[in-house]
Amino acid sequence: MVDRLPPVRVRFAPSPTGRTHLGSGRTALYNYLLARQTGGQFLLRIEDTDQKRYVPEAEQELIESLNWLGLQWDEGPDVGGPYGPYRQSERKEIYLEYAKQLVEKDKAYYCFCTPERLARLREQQMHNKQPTMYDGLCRQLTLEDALRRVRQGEPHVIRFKTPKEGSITVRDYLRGEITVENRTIDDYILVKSDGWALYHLAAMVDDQLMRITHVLRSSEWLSTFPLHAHIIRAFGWQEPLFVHLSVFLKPSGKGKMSKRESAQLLQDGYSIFIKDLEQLGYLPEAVVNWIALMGWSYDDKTEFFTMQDLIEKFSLDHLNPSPAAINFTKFDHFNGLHIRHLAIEDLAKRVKPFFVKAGLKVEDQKLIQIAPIIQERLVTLDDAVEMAGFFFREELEYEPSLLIGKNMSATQSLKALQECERLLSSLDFTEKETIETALRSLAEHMGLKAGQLFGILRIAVTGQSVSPPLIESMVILGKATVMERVQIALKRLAEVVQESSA
RNA sequence: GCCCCCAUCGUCUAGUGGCCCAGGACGCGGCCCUCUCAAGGCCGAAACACGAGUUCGAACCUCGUUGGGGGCACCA
Repeated sequence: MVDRLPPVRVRFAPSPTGRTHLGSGRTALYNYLLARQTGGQFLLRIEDTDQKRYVPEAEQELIESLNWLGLQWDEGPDVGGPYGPYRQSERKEIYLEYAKQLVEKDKAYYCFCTPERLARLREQQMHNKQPTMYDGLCRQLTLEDALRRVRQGEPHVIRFKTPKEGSITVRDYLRGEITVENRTIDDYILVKSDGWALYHLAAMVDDQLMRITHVLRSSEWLSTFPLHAHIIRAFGWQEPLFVHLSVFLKPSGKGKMSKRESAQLLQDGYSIFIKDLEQLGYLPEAVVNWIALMGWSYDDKTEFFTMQDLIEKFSLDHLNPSPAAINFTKFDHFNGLHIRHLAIEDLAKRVKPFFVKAGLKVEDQKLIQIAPIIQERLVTLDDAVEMAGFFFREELEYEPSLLIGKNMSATQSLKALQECERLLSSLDFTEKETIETALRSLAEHMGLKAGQLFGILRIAVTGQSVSPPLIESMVILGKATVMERVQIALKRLAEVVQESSA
């Protein structure tokens, strides 16, 4: 058992600009776990201050993804809460207010430099191999002058007045103290000329106003962390605990996943987008288990975790700061593991949509019977169709020559199948043992290995060379269907024999 | 180029100075089980990036090197 923290207030604060991927899912998950473990609150905050990049579908997908994973938030744009609104686009005035406070405190200043001048400046600095930073031209302006120009309607932004001397030490929970020279920190823009705040200001203000105690966010924020600390301290606020989570790398471990690579991945039946995973036959339980373990571990052996396990066992202390390569093979393993842990009725229910999607008419009653014999054979839920589609197909399509048994001639095989037909027609199909015993002794009488006989029958009954256990399958299928299929197979095999002798 | 972070099997990781000639998992190879395929069981190959130091003792501490990653927008 881990040492419990007092109730935390944590948040997941995505910006709806693209698809929700595994990395976001993990950040949300860790926040969620911490909240549930400590009896605190998990908030969802939509960071949509950049209307140029806003993608309406993105927010919908985000919500669906989180819901699918089972991460419910206690406060958020849809459910409300005492510290709303939870959508930054509805908080524009709040940020502006706080930005002005910083100006009054001489911690920020108005800047009238045009984007063109800034671009030129940057270019020059790059050319001279200097760090690319604002040169502080407007920093010298008196507040009086600046205010006058603002009143005259001159386009302007508000920049943070980063100290030019000394250094700042910040503390990341995983990495300890990080000290940075102030002169390497830019005078970042806090408020754009259109009046919208940038992340650096908005997020700090919101975290403060929403009483956030722990910030678990992506480590891509690590480089601006010192700036964030400066902003918080400029206001004189208490800092939340910052935890910067490692990034996810592509399977090769060489950098982040690109758009192109994501598309390629889908060809192989994988995706880094949470919303795709359901259709690909993955369980949310498996996704949660898998991503939880990328950057966090419990001990030196336990790997199977349910959400409840994670809530109990998650701990900030076992987080790993180094980047992790995404390993889809391991994902498959976890999916199989969680499929095998499903109750039969549950498995049947989850597998059903995949049959339906394949255009098969399924009966729930039969699905319940099938579930146990396919359960340990599935990697993804959609494998069920390939494995057990024959239960629901009217007609089986297969290459007739497959009906020839291993190391047998077509004629021999035909003879064997004829014997099977005769035997089977005399049997009662309620007990699996009856059929199995009979078939095995038939094989023995004919001087065949059980595998040879079963192989022929397997094709006849399922149309597949790989199937769930044959006898069980036949019992579920029922005598009538089995006999019908054997007779069809008999006819097909007879043709093969004829052709080969002709 | 500048700033920051990271560094244990191919991959995810355990390890917080002696329990480690380094443990688990995936994957890989072999064997067992077996009506096919799986699942399961057993066995095996496989790592402390490198170099200095500190220490009686270093995967663990310090410094450097190298490698990798992230950031350098009126994006988040």
